[in-house]
Amino acid sequence: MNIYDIAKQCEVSIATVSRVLNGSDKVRPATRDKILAVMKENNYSPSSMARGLGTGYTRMVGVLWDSDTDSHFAPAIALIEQTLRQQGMSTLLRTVSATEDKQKALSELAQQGVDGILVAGFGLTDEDEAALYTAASRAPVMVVGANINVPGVYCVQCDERRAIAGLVADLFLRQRRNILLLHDGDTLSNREKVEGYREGYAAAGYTAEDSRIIQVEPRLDAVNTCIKQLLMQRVSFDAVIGTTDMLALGAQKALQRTGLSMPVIGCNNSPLAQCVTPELSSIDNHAETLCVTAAELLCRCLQGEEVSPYTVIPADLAERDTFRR
Amino acid sequence: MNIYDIAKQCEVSIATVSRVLNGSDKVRPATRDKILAVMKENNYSPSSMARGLGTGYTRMVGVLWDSDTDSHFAPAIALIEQTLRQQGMSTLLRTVSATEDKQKALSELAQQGVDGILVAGFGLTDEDEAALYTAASRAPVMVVGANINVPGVYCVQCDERRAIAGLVADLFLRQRRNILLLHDGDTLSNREKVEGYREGYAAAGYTAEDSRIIQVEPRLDAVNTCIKQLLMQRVSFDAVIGTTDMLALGAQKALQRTGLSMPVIGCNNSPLAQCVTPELSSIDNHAETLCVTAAELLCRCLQGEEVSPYTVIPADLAERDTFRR
DNA sequence: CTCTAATATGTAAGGGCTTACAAAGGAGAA
DNA sequence: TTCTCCTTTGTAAGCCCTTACATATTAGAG
Repeated sequence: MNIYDIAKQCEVSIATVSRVLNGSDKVRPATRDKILAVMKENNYSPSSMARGLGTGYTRMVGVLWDSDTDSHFAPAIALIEQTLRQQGMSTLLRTVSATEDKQKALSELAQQGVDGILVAGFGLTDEDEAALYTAASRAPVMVVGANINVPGVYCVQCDERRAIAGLVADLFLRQRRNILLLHDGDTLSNREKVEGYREGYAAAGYTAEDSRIIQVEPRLDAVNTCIKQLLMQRVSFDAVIGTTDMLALGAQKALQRTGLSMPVIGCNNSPLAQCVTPELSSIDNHAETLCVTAAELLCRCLQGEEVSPYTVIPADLAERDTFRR
Repeated sequence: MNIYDIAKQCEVSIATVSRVLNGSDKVRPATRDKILAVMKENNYSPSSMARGLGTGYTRMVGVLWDSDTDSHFAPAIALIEQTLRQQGMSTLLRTVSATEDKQKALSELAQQGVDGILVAGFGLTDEDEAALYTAASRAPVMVVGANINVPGVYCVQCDERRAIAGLVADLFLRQRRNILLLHDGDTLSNREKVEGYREGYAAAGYTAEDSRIIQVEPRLDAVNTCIKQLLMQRVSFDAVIGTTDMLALGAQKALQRTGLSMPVIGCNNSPLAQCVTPELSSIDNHAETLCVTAAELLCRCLQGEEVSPYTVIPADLAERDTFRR
C-alpha cells in the first residue's frame, strides 16, 4: 500500500495525497477528509525511507549514551526519548562503553543520517572534541552535562562545580577540613567537580591537597579497597564526596564496616541514594530537567531556531542521613 | 557526495559502486580497491534512506521498552543495542510508560518501517496480544520475559515460575509456611510468578492463600505503607517474596523499621540488591543473557532462519544476607 | 455572464540507492 | 586467429515520497 494506491482510490493525484500527509492547508476539506478516511481504512502509513529521501530529513535523533554510567540514567534516556517523540522525532540509540571508541561511535551515528545528535551521560574527555566537531558538521550536536566550546555543538549543563564549592564551604563551617574527593576518571565533568572542590577550599582560605583527590574504578568493591588502603596509609579525612552516588555509596559502606561515621555525599541523586540505609546525601544535578531541556533545545535547533550554545541550570543538595554528622 | 560522485571519480558505473557497497564478489579486486579508496578519501557513506527505499529494509530494529521498569534494566537495553549492532542492526528506541497505550506504541513502531521489533522489560497483559499480532504481521516480534502464543511473535523467557516454586519449597523446609508475595500488577510475567508460588505450596501439600498475594505500587513508600497495614491487620507472614527487587527492598526496609527479621527475596537480581545493607537475596533472571539471546534470535529470524518461537533459560537464586534467617 | 485572482489539483522531475538484464571484455580451446 | 563461455561492468527501471511549476477550478467583482 503506497501513495499511488491511496491516490487511485481517492481519484486524486499523489501530490494531493502528499499534501494531506504533510498537513498542507491548500487542500479542500472535503478532499482531505476523504483521503484521510481512505488512509485509515487501508491502515496506510507512508514510508519513512521514501520520505527521508525526498526531504533529506530522517526525523531521527541519534542518542549517544554511555552504557557504563550509573544505571540511574535509565529514566533519563526514557525522558529524552519521550521529549523527542513529542517533537515528532524518533530516537536512534547508540551506546558506548568506556573501552569503546567514542569518536567512531559519533561518526557512525552521524553517517546514519540522523538529523541531530544528543550526547548523554557521558564521560567526555578532551580527545573527543575533534570527533564532536566532525559530527557537528553533519548534524547539530547537543551535549548533556558538559561544557564544550566547539562550533555546532550545544551544551546543557548543571552547575555542579558551584554546588560542590558550596558543599565544601558548608563542611568547612562544620570544621571538616580534610574532605576526600572520589572521582572515576579525567572526564570534563569530573574536572569541573574537582574545580568546584578546589574553589571551596580556596574560598575558605585553604588549598586543597591532591592526596585527597582520588581516582577509583566505579565499582563498589574497588571503592571499598580504596578506602581501606587510605585508612591503612593513615590518610586522614573527615568527610567524603563522590562524583557519583556509586562512589559515595561504596565509601559509605566501607566506612560503615570499619565503624567510622562522617558526612558522605554523592552526585546525581540517583534512586539508589534513597534505597540504601542510611540514606545517601547527594548533589542533585536534575538529570531529568537536563535531559528534557537538552532534547527540547535540540529540536528547536533542528527547526532552524537560534539556540544558545550553552545553557546552565543550578544544582542543589539533597540532604539525607549521611549529611549531618 | 553520493554514489554518482564516487562512480565518476572511479570512472565506473554506479552499479559497480553499489556492488562494492554490498560486498558482491563479482567485482574485480583492482576495481574494488580503487572504489574503496575513493570512498574513504571522500569520507563517503551511503544514504541509509535511499538504501532502505531500494531494498525495502531499514536495518533498524524497534525496541519497545517499559520506562517504568526497575532501572536495573538500563544495562539490559545497552546489551540489546550492542548485540543488534554486532548484527548490523540499529536500535530505534521507543519507551512506554505504564499509563501509555502500549498498543499504539507497538503499531507506531511497526509503521516506522523497522525490520523487526523487540519488546523488553515489559508488563504485558492479555490485552496487548492483539496489538502484538498486528505488529507481527508487519515485522517479526520478539518478546523478552513473557510467553505469548501468537503467530509471528517469538519469546525468550527465564523460568522464574519454577525458580519461585523451588524457593517456596526451600522456605517450607525451613518451616516458613506463610510467605507473603508482593507483586505490582496483573501482567503476564507476574502471573507466572504467582503460579510458581502456588505450585510451591501445592508441591508441599498446602494451598496458597490469596490473602498473602498482595498487589502494590512499585514504589518504596507504597510498599512500606502496605507492609505496615498488613502488620496492623495482623496478617501473619514469616517470609516475603517480591516480584521485583524494588518491592522486596521496600518490604525489607519496612520490616527493619519495625524490628522484624525474616527471609526476604526479590526478583531480577538488580545491582540494587548488592548495594543495600543487608544485601538483598534475589532470583536472578539473567536479564543480560535473556536480552542478548533475544536480540540474536531476532536477527537470525530477520535473516530468514527458522527460529523456535519459544526459548526458556533457567533462573537461579542469588543467596545473600536476607535469605538465611 | 465575463474576467481576474485566488485556491485547489495535477504533472513530472528528482532524491540515492538496488538489481534484473544487457553488453562488453577476457581467457581458454579449437 | 576465431569462437565460446565466463567474468566484469553498464544501462535503466524501479523503490515511495516531496515539491516546483503548470494547469484547472472556483469565487467574487464588475
